[in-house]
Amino acid sequence: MAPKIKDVAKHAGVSVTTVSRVLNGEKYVKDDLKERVKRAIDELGYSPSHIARSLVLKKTNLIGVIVPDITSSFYSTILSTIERTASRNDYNLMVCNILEETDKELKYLQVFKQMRVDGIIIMHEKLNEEIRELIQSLDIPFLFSSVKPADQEFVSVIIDDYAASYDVTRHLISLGHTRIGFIGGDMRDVTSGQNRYLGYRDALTDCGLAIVSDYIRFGDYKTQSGHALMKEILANETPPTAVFAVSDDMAVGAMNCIHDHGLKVPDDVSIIGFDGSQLTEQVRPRLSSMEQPILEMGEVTVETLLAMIKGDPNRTFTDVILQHNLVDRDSCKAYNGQP
Amino acid sequence: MAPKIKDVAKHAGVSVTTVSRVLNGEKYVKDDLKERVKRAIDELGYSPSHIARSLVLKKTNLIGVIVPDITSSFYSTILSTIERTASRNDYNLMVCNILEETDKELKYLQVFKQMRVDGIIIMHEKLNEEIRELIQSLDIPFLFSSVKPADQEFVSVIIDDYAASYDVTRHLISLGHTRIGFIGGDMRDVTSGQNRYLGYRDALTDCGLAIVSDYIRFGDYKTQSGHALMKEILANETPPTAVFAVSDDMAVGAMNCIHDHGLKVPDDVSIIGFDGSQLTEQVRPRLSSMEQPILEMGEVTVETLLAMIKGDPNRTFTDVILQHNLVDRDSCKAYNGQP
DNA sequence: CTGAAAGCGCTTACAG
DNA sequence: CTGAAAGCGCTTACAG
Repeated sequence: MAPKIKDVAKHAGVSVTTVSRVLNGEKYVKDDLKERVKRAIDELGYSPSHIARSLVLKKTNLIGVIVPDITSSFYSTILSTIERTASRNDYNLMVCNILEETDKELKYLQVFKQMRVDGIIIMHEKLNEEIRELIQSLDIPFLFSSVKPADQEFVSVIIDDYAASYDVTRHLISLGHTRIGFIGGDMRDVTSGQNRYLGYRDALTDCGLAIVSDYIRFGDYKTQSGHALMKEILANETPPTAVFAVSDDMAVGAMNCIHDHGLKVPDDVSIIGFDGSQLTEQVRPRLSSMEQPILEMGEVTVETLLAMIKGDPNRTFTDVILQHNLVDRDSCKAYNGQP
Repeated sequence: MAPKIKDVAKHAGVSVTTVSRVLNGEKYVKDDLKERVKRAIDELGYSPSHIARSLVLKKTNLIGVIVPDITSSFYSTILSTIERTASRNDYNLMVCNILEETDKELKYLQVFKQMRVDGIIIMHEKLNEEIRELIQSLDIPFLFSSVKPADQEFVSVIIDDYAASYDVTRHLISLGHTRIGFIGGDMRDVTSGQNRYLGYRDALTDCGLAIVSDYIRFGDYKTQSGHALMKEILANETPPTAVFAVSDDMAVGAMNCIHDHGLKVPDDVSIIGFDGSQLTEQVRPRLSSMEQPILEMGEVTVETLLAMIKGDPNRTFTDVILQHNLVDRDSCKAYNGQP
């Protein structure tokens, strides 16, 4: 049996109160007592029960995280920085990998509630009514990271997806492309579905280019879907000379599809992705991408949540909008009138 | 304030004992009482405190996981299946992403101890004395997944890395290659460092091929290191015609390096990886790889750990060796005497 | 079948 | 500066 505070007290010849005091770094303990207690702790290999502590302190130092898919390069990276930042602040993560399973998300939300996590980070925006209500009834601080659901009341840490998407499209146009394809996300997603599509559409319109629905497809952000949708786009009589995919994974799928058709990126088709995940450097040609500041996003997410947890009453929490950044690598090329 | 069991009891006009009984699905509660309690729970939105429960039950349903790097394609995938299997068994994960930081690992191990996690999964094998002692003193069931440290006492869920590596090398030889390069792991790692190297070496020797140290480098399993080491290997007067990298990430780095040198995979150099991560299908040419049964490995890991936690006394736990499987894709080619 | 009471391992007023 | 005691929110013998 692991030793408990009582054992330490007995061993040191003091009260449990005193042991608790030195454990929590309180002053008002005479040095010699403090020493005796410390020695007892060492000798017994005592480690205080976080469970018992949580119960009385009503604070678990736990953060629940809901992420769509930890095998995605974007989410694994942001999760990594979230974990690092949390750990540095002595918080631990409990992560729920939903994989499109609403049931699982509901179950985890219940678990988060039972576990009495101190805060919740959500990284998707497909909230049905049930989840929306549950999360609001929880009485636990929560925020969204990298997405912003329709509700204005929820706080998010995000980039301006509309502007980022607009910028990508303008970039392609400035390279001379006029036939620009689009592999979008789920249009039920406001942030990564609708906003990114609207940015694309408005940039085309603002430049006097037509919206060609045959050049436009919507996927699920994953590599496979990028591949499949690119195939459809390539089936056009006159396919686009550039394609913008709203996730790096889909962009890579699109690149692969082009390769599998015996065509070349960027010579035959330029490709640009979105996210700035490590995949961009792992493929050839290296993928140009609209980068989200992933590191910063993870840090700010945790810091904001911790501030919400501390509950500064004179602070009201609003969205944090981070800067996006287009990084041009080797998958985009100026259109020279060919082919 | 969230309602507590006492509130439910009052609301339903019964004792907390009775509430607890219906909560835990005990028989011996009259139907009408059961109904009243259930209604009270609903009306109050009551959710039992897992913290309080854990304290009395001495069971947290928490599993601590130590993983080298969650952004690696292999680890994120196995973590995903571990999470899934754990969740299905009503266990939750607390993951520590060490990123080579021994301090962080030590800190997390302390956290696991304080949290009173029910079990621990470790996915690396760089155990220094301190960590080795700590983990054994913890009195918490633990096992290793995908690696096996030197100590025979520790139980592991793994493949036979030596045999897998031997098979890869024989495969390359059977394709006609005689100059076979090797990008290994960390030789302090028994499983993924030493064993994989030995398999490579013995296969060459058994086939009467010499060990050429200029064809051999050791990296850190990551893409960048594969790229850098491949560069060194390519610097040979007569470079190898095939290279075996002991992780898919390094293999992709090697492929990229070859591409960046204006050479072609597999025409100029064949490349084969190790792990069978999703990266193999995300790159072009698609990467041939010695696949670990990642899904099964994750499941078996959790199942074995849960069995250890339940502590069946007539069961003694030993290593579980899973089957490896060479999957040939497009990055390997028979050597035809050229160039 | 039901409930009063002790106990899980801590922290923290409160009193000294 | 130090300690006895109550309390955090549950479960479970024990008695009825």
